[in-house]
Formats: sequence, structure tokens, C-alpha cells
Amino acid sequence: MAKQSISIPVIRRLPRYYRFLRELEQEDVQRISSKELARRMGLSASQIRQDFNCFGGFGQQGYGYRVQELRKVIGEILGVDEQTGMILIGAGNLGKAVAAHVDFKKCGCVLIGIFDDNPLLQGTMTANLPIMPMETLTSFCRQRRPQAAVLCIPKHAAQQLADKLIELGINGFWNFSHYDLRITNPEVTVENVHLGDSLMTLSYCMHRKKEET
Amino acid sequence: MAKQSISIPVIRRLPRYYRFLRELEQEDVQRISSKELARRMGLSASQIRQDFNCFGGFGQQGYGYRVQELRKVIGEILGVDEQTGMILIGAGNLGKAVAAHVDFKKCGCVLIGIFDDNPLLQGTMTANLPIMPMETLTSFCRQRRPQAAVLCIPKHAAQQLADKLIELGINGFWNFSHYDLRITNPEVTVENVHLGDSLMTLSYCMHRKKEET
DNA sequence: TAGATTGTTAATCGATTAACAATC
DNA sequence: TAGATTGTTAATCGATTAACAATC
Repeated sequence: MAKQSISIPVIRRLPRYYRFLRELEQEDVQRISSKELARRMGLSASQIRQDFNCFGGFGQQGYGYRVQELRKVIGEILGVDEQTGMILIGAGNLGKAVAAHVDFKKCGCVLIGIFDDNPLLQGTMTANLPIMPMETLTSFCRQRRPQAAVLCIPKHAAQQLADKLIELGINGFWNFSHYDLRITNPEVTVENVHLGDSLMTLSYCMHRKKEET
Repeated sequence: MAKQSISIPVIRRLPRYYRFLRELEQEDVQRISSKELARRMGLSASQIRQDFNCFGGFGQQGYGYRVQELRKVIGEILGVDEQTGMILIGAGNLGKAVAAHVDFKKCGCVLIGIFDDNPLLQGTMTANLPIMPMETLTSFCRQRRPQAAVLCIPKHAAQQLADKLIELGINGFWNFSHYDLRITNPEVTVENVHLGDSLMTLSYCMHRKKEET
């Protein structure tokens, strides 16, 4: 479908387009022009048209874009209708919250297993799944073949576990540990989430503004 | 201190520099060259030198950068030694996890109050703080003057609450609701965290790679 | 047809990379 | 001094914006 490799900035904007289009759809908006969408999203109309045209033109000259159709196409590009099997490792505060709070389905994923090495947690339920002991990880992966893993573990454990999981067939990591995984295997995708970095950035920007005064 | 306005990409890289320098410090590394740091971080040496020079040169020709000194300077720029008062609204799964899991201190912030409108939660402790009823929010802000707010609330409530909080003197939002706040006030900083967007991006990149095969 | 808005090319802007003189 | 590595300028690259012909 794609003419050529899509640039990272464009890819990162896609989920946001998807969200806005879904909202428009819920508001029963049928069509939208790049100009109006730009106004709502705080982007330029030009950029929006450029972005959409990475995937082939599905607008209509003189009319704009059909909201529902466009939402579907972007959803397909993002793969929100897939069912990528995922496991989550580390069911502490954060792990549990991610399992319970994130809508995996909406993102084309299904959480099929949660693991933790704390015996006190094992057997308890989170997001409709029992927390399982780490010893069962290998056999679970061999049987169920999850494709991606959410890592909510301390940073010292992250790299080693990631290497092991790759051997077990995992090729995507959603990494919440305070550690940047470095994976050499080009087949493997890593999405690092650093909440601390995000908070620091907020903190920096706030001070910046105060000083300017 | 800054010569001119620092670009967003540079600012976003600062917390990551800080993390890596802290790790080097813990490994008792005294000095590091841009070349070696680049290798470790997966950046170019050129970029690192450019970035650091936004804030004035604190390297030493022929020698490199003193790890501890550089870490301190970047920490100061980021304001990690400040004590920005923050409140958290919405003590559900995610709110509690953020309160308990994120190291606010390390980011120059202090969490001083948690609020939720669910009576069942009120009074229970999270991150050493009692969860307080929303009715007390106004008086709390008037007394304690928090500067920023973490929003862990449903999207339909986000915009209205944000407006109210701005009136109460809040000028920074760390926003976890599935909604992009649009704030017109230029004094107010918003850092949107969209975990779903991040997961969708991972999902997209994984499929992309599989198709290429 | 006239008006609106896209798709697409060209121009601009900014960020990254390369190069090298300065200097420790 | 010679070697290493920065700070900084220039060159390149890529992303965003502007412009406009195509067309609904």
C-alpha cells in the first residue's frame, strides 16, 4: 500500500489523527476539510494533506475527506483490527495499572498473560487474567506464541529478560522499565516509555516560562 | 544562561542525557568523549556536541566532558533540584500507579495532594498521601499553591477541570486523560501522555516489519 | 459554471551531519 | 610537541510550509 517508507514523524502523528477522526465520527460529522481538521488539531492544513498522501489520496477535491472512511483507512494502516498477542511482565503498581487501564483491543493487541516473580501476587487476577509465576513463562510462550511483551520491571532486569524473550519469539517490546533497551536484531521493535523523561520535560518548560517573565 | 531559545528536539533529549550520565557516574566513569557517549546512546557525536553547546561549552578540548560536572549542569537546566508542588486528580488504577511509581523528586517535583470524587477511595493512602474529596480542591490550592497537576481522569472531565485549575493558579499539566488539552493561555504548559498512541505505534512498526519480509 | 478543496510540486525552514580550526 | 577532542562553521538532509494546477 505504501509508496515508500513512511517517516517517523508521520507515523507518530497517525494515532492522533485516528483519535480525532473517531471523535468527529462520534459527533456525526460526515466530511471534514484539511483546513478544519488543522484548526482542531493545531496543525497546518498543508501538513495534513501531505501526511494523508503518504498512503495514497483518499480525499475528494472540492469536498474534503469523508470522516468515517478516513478513520477506517488510518485504522487499517495502524492495524487496530489485528489481534497481536501480548504478555505483561511485572505486576507491580505500574504493571497492574497498565494492564487494567490501557485499552489493548483498541490498539490491535490482546493481553493474554501476566507474569510476576512475587509469590504473593501469583494467582490474583488483573484485567481478567491470573498473574502467573515466571517459571511458566517459557512454556507459555511456546504454547501461546505471544508476539509482544510489556515490560514493567526494574531496570536491572530488563535487558536480560528482553534477550530471553526474543529467543522465545517476542519481537516487540513496550518498555516501561527505566532503561533504554538496545536490541541489535532488526526484526525487533522497541517502544520505550519513560514517564520520568516526560515529567522532567514538563518541569523544564514550566521553569523556562517563569524565567522569561 | 541559554544563548537563545532551545529547540524542542534538544529539550526532549535532555532527560535522556541526564539518565545516561547518571549511570556513568554510578559506574565511576570520570570523563567521557562525545564519541563514546554517542556510541552508548545511539546518537552521533556531532549531535551531542551541538546539543551541549546550546547551553555553553562545558567540555574540554582534547579531553572530553567531566561526567559528574556535566550531569550536574544538565540537572540544573532541567531543574531537577527544584521542588515544584504538584497535585494529582483521579486516583483510579492509573492515578495510583503514577503516584506510587513515578519518582517525582528526581524530576524536581513534589506530590502534595491527591484528589478523587469516589467516596470509597477518600481517606485511603497512596504514596503517603490521603486521597481527598474533590470539594476540598479549591481551598487546598488556595492554601498550598501547587503549581502543576497530574490529570488521571476520564477525557470528558479533563477540559473543564483544567480550566478550573488554571484559575486556581496551576500552570502545568501532566495529562494522562485520553484527550489533548487545548489551552490558550501561553503561560500554561501541557505535557500530554497518550499511552494508547504509544502502543499503536509499536503495533504499527511490528506489522510493518512483518510485511517487509 | 463557479467555488472549494484536494494532490502535488516547489520553496523554505530547521535539524542533523560533516569538517576543521582551536586548544587542552 | 603530538594526539585527542572540543566548539563552531558550513554542507547536507529532511520535514514543513506555500503555492497552484487539477478536479470534484
